[in-house]
Amino acid sequence: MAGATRRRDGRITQERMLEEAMAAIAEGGLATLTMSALAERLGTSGGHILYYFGSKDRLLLEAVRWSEERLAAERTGLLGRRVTAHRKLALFVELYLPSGPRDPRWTLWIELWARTAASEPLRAAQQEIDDGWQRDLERLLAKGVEQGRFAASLDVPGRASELLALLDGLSTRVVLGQRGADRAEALERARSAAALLVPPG
Amino acid sequence: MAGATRRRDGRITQERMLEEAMAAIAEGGLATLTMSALAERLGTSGGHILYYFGSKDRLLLEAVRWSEERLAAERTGLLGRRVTAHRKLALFVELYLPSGPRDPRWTLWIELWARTAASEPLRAAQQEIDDGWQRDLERLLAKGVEQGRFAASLDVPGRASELLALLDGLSTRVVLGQRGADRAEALERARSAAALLVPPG
Amino acid sequence: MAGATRRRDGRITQERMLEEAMAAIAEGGLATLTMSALAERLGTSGGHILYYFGSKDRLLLEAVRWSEERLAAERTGLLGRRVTAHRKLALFVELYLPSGPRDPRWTLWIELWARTAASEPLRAAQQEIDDGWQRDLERLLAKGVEQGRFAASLDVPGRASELLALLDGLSTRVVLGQRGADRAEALERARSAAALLVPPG
Amino acid sequence: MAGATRRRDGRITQERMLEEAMAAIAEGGLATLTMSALAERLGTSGGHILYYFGSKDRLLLEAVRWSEERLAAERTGLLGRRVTAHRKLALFVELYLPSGPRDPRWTLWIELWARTAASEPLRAAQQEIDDGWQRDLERLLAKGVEQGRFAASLDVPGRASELLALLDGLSTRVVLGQRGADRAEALERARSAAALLVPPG
DNA sequence: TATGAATGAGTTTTCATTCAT
DNA sequence: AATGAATGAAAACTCATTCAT
Repeated sequence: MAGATRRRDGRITQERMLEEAMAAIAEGGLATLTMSALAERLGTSGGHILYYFGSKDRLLLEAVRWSEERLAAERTGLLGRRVTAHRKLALFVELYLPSGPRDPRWTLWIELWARTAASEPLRAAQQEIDDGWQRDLERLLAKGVEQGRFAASLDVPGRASELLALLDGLSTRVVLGQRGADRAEALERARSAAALLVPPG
Repeated sequence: MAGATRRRDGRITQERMLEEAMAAIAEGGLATLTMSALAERLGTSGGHILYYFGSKDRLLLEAVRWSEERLAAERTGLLGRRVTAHRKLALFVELYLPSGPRDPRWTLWIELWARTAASEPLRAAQQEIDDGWQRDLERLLAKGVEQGRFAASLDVPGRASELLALLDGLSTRVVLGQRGADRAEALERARSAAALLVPPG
Repeated sequence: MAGATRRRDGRITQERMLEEAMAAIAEGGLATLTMSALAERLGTSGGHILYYFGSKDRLLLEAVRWSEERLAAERTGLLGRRVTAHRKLALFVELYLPSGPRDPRWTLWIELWARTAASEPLRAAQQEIDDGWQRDLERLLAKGVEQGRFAASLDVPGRASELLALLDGLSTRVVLGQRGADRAEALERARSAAALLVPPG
Repeated sequence: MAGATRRRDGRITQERMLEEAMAAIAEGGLATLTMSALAERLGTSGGHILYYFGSKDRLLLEAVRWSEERLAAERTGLLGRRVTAHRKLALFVELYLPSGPRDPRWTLWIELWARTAASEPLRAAQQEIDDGWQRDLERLLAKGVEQGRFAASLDVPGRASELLALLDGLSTRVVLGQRGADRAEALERARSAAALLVPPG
């Protein structure tokens, strides 16, 4: 099927590189993701990947960006849907949590946290992405309050921040494959905590 | 003089190694912690450190263990104190959260999460340490329920798990130095969430 | 616009390439002259330059040749001028010495000397160019002897060779920007040495 | 004979590295001198050479320094000898000129000239070495004047500078193996020019 | 115990060159 | 004539680890 994903247009190919990079990281972690290993998976040369991305760090940065862009689109779709605020919050949580151990997006995040101290662009990107989640969750909650679904006294930014921290913590557990921390359990914890943090109006 | 901190007994010296390793990681992250850099800080040779620990991975593992052992002792002390359950919970939270960006203990954890996938012993150690926190938090909550300080209907294991996930998420933010995520803010979030997750009886 | 300097005729374009290559070398040395950097300066592609020159080494070779051809023309003009032999010698020296540190022609020579061992064509070109200078300097001196301006006993080839070696040595200093070795000082040294090596008749 | 040159003391080994580096450069130029090629010649590993020198650039710098130090010692010995000023000047010239094409010392110099622009430490070292030659040649000439061997009117620094430039130019030719430029011819040119530049008193 | 010389595998990155279009 | 995507060889450098002393 190489023909299908290999166009004259470089963009398609770049996207394949990012996609494959994510997959490789999910399988073996960043430690085993060498340029040449990635090149081999793609059936191309290491030089070619650098030809597009300039450096491995840039490749990684683009990979998170690409992965989060797709998720942000889903999130936007979700916010626009005509469902109850409670249902929306549940969907938001489901979208945020990893699919399971080795979830690509989360595996990459955990690897990047360790590099964040050394890379300003990375930190900036992370901040921006986090801000997106926080902003949208605040909107979701605010709308729920408006509609009388959530308590009028709700401290929207505070609760949003707490919920996201909780989701981060749960996600870390799931993706690291800790005992008794599968997606189902994480969902259960997130839901029961959310019910208390965001009581109905 | 390094001579002043050396003892005939190897244990002490090993402890200095672990201590210095933690300090070095806090200063520059795992990436800059090379065996020879650590050796220089200690006024010894890289070979000597390996003589004790066998490998860098083992050194790291021992370093977390050592760091967490000390914390566990503090935790135990805390649990035995004669203060109200609410106060105890607050102290527990304060103990758990990082002191600020680059907090050694948390810096190390974040670096280790990225290596967890490749190292079974590491995962086991992590599990064990987490279990300790979970167990003690459950005890704390259970006692609070017993004393009528917390609601009788409290789902102790569930709430403990949620609280710890929340603390993990908040800690990550603080230690990575994300905007608007200092220790004070994290404490505020932890307290206000805890008040909701663990309502008074 | 690059378009303004383009002609249908490939030769012109090739000349621009050589000219730009010289300029780039003067600015940053051979080390920073990559095919793609040169291509960008020219508003064309790396592939296109190779299309004309076949290889980078050939391009460099052509660049010196082109640069020296222009100089040789100036030299010929100089030899034909109606000035005294002494004046002619002075002008010859002025033509030979670099304009200052990073003089393109000399920068390129110094870079090429290091490659001469590995490239027979390069050595041949160098020989040929040197021969041109030697031949013309010999003519200049011989004519001066004929005219009674220089001593009749003058060992023309020997003195010419020595003068050129001296000029090479002075040029190296100037182009490398060594302390106390600017063009003015080099001219002074060349003149005072020439007065002794080529005494008046 | 590995036993003879391989001591516990690192210095000996480092010296062998420098010596072998010079030899390798003389044989194939800097371009073919890779760390691993040098390592193989030495029967050691590339890592080990870097273990001592830190970087290839430092290795090169040390190599010139080492080579010039030995020459400087010879030069000092020469200056102290009880021979006529004319003889001393001749010996100085013989010491300065390359032994023939590919003379290690001069091959290295030519390669380094091309790198001088990019490396301040290199330029500084070069300046210092040049100053040593200039200084000692000035002393030699001054003493000759004192002893009435050279003309009393001699512009010592000027002539020294010119002689060294001449020797540099001649050396370049010899080491690049240009036609008709062997050591004998270079010596002949140097002598005949010196006789004119430094006339007897 | 302690040293530090020695190893060597492993990684990113650069760049001239090729070639299909 | 012109492009620029793709190649792949090469090279410096790092660092945990070993081991003779």
